[in-house]
Amino acid sequence: MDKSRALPVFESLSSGVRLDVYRLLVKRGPEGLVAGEIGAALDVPPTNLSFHLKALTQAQLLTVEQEGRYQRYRANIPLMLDLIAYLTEECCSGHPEQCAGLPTACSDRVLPPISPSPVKP
Amino acid sequence: MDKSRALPVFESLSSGVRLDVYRLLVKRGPEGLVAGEIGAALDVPPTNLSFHLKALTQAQLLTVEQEGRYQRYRANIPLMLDLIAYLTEECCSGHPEQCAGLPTACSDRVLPPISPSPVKP
DNA sequence: TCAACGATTCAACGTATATTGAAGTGTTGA
DNA sequence: TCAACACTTCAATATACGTTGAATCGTTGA
Repeated sequence: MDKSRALPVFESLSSGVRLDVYRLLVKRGPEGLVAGEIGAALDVPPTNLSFHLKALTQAQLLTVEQEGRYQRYRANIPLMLDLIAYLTEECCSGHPEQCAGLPTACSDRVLPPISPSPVKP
Repeated sequence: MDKSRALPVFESLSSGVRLDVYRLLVKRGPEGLVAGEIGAALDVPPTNLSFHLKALTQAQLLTVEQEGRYQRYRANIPLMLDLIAYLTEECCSGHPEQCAGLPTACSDRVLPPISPSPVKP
């Protein structure tokens, strides 16, 4: 995870529609949803939804798979976990004991090692 | 954590400058930095930096404390952890065993309970 | 008291983003 | 074969965001 990978993720989730889409797909899990189902669930017109789905997919927050005339989307959950690790990896310059002064931070919330996310070529 | 609280966080971190500022302050830990130090470290002019600091603070990603004529900024790390919990809390509709199909997701990455972040009145 | 300083606010500009309807691409099933 | 369907791409518009210099506010120290 680096800045050029993290920025598009935040840009993607800074839209209300896209945040709704991502959270909906997180709930669905491996099953995912096809575009039409997403649009129906969130009441977003097809043109606009396609715009946002493209943004999410380019940020690698979603994966797409063609199923006949449908497009099935799934959430890339590991990317999200990579992201939070990226943001806290150098917390307190590697001295998390300093976080005692903070409410509850990196010191008692150490994330386990991250496995790499799938990357589309 | 709800949508109206999460959206400003993502909006804030969708700017390269603001992402740099936040990560810099995460590294500094409880010590934080005053505005001038941040500007010098990241080579951002005062006017522009103030604009971004305001956005980050309004999203509650930073806290500010006045020190004489200086303004000391600190990262609100717990908010970030609340956020990732918000995004994954309903992962696979509460059936994380379904995540077996995904690379590595909520099933083996359950976050511990979150303590509430400090909220400015 | 008041000039120097740190930081923010204001006004203005250029650019990027969100949304929509019309048109296009690929797939299905009769 | 071809019309219906699911979805995307394109073009156009309205809006929001990022950056900058000038002006302003509050604090300090002589």
